[in-house]
Amino acid sequence: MSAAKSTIKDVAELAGCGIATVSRVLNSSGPTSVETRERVLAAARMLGFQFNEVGRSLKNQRSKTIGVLVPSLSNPVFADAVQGIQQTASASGYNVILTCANYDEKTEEEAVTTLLAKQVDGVVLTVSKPDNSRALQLLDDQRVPHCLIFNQPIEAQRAAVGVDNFAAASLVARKLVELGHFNAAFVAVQFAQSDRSADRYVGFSEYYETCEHPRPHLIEVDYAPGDLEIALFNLFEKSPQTTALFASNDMLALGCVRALRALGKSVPNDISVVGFDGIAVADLVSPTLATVSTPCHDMGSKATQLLISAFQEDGALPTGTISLPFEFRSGESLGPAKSKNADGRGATRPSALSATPFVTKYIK
Amino acid sequence: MSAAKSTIKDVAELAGCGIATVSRVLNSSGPTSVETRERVLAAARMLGFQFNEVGRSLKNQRSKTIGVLVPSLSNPVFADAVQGIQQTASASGYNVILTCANYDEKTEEEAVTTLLAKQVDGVVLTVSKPDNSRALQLLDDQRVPHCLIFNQPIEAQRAAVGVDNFAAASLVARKLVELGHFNAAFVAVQFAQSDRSADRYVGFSEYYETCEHPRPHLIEVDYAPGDLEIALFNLFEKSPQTTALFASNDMLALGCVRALRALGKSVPNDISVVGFDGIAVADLVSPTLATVSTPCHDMGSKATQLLISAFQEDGALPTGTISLPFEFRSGESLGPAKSKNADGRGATRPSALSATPFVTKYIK
DNA sequence: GTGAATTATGGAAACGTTTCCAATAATTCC
DNA sequence: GGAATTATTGGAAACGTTTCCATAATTCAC
Repeated sequence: MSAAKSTIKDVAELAGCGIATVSRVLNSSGPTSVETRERVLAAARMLGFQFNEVGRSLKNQRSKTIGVLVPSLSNPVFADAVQGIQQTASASGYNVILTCANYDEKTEEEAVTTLLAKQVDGVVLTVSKPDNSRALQLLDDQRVPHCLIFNQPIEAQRAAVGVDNFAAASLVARKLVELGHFNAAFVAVQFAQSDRSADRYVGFSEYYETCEHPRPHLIEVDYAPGDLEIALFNLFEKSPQTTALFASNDMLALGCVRALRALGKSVPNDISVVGFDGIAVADLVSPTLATVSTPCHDMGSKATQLLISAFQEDGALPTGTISLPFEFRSGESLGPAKSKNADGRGATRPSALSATPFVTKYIK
Repeated sequence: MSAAKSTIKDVAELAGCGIATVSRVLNSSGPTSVETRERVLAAARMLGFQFNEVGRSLKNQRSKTIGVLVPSLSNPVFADAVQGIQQTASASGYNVILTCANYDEKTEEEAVTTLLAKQVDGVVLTVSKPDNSRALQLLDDQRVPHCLIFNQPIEAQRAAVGVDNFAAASLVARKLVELGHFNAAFVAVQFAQSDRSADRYVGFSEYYETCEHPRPHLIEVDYAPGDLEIALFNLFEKSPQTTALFASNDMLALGCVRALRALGKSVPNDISVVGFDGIAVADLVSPTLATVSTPCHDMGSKATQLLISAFQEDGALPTGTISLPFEFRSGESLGPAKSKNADGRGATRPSALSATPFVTKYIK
């Protein structure tokens, strides 16, 4: 039936009417006699007519497209969120243009620029530095509705949906302390690149301080293979009383479990490990990984809903962060602290600790 | 500096020239005096002018946009491929519209329809049934260049890039047999949904048959939790001599390792497990997972390159499948078969085997 | 049967571009 | 100095749509 692309003009010609009429029929926007209506419909069907959305966008001044900017898709957390965005958008007749910035601010800015050039109706994004982002500035300037995900901007002017990283990390700390882990460490990759890691570290360490336990070490590692093992080895040299690790994400947590094994430590008998994010594999590996499961999919979904309802006239984006619920998921990587750790408690803080890079600047 | 969107017309006005001149300057398409050139450039900078790509697309009849259709982003394999597509596209000034079909043919068709409506210049996609796909038919009808990834269509007319699943599975079989695993099983999820699983099963079992070992069982499981354990339990009831499992993807392989533990079997001492895909976590878990690592990222990348070079005039898509190299990656989940299995070898095939759903229809 | 109200219809402008083409200005040549 | 050539330039059409507006056709009330 259909061959190449046909336009509204072709349909009009075949139906023997004007293009205005075709538009009215196909959009049900305006009066049409039932008779012409049928002729138009028949003609459209015969030609396999589909609207050219580019022409439509130009005229309507809205593209029915949502721009998405995430750091990467390798991290399942973002992949899930994007999936949520895509589904929700698609359910409302919107398409998604996907861009990735690889944690690079310059790239973020460029990506937003091209999204704007494509006339996206709104943007869902995660940026490196939500409180000082050229990309966000661009969106503001052009008055394009946008909603952050994962990020928790401090200036609460901006729409955002995420989880309360502070509270979640605090909960992890509580769970650990309840099990007798008074000496813990926080392990992060690219700590400087991620405002989320920072929030988690603060929530984690503040809980420990409140309980008057030693503040957890902050261990920052590269993705370089072997780096993690060395870092952990050093940790145990300096703080042999450490009984628990809290990793800033699940992949890293898995890496920790593996590195600990390599160092001759048993998980969870010698050391417990807790991750963050709640990716699917956490339940598939052995030991299963204790983690905080976060609703990544829903985050994307929710942000998209907000955006779309803001598109309806008189709709406005809520200002401020919406926090979605998280859930602590225990797992085999988490056990009670060994009794000897009771000794560790209250031990004078070793002087070597000062060599460990505490990030006081992030403390609220 | 910039406020709201400005158009080429605004620039022309400010620069005191016609819009045609502005277009020529900004696109370097046509002669301009150095003097007006500067005036235009200054005006554009002052207004923060950015092209409206919708207007451009309409006039140029190409959108600088590539459509992408994958089953899902939850599978890291597809996430990686999409990332490859996105990067490569972006490097050539193309954007990516992402759609997901959740393995549903109807959704695939709809997705392609909307991609076509958006006037994408080309499509990179993975479909459920590449040899009988309404979605692909649509692309053919409209003469939109497209390239399959992961799929290996039988009718070799279509551009596609993937790995040779048959050969890869055959290699796995060889490795297993070399280690003395003469009785193996193939475990798949959604076997019917994935042409890739089928190819792998065939490659796997043909190798065994060639060596005159018993044909591996085919075990098809749901995602339902517990299902895997039951299926494996049944397998060992029927075929206690089984010493190796080949899972159709890594996530499933991890699930197998876990289920085997639950059944009291040790990996790899009692049973070896090999996965497929080579996802990142395979190296992070313990035991590390033996797997076939496939270049998902490159697949996306390559497909996109093909597409983009086909866009240049006189460029045409290569017809047929391009196979990218894969690599067998050994891991701790794979060990030599226990000696008792030597007995298993050559044992008469138990009659109970007939109850196992061999998929003879897929045999080439 | 006439005027008024109602209904259906198509022409044309507009959205932001690119590009053909004609027109103007600048240069060269003899 | 005038004609021929060349270098710049802007008007206008076109891409595929939507929608305003005016027209034409129908219906209605009297």
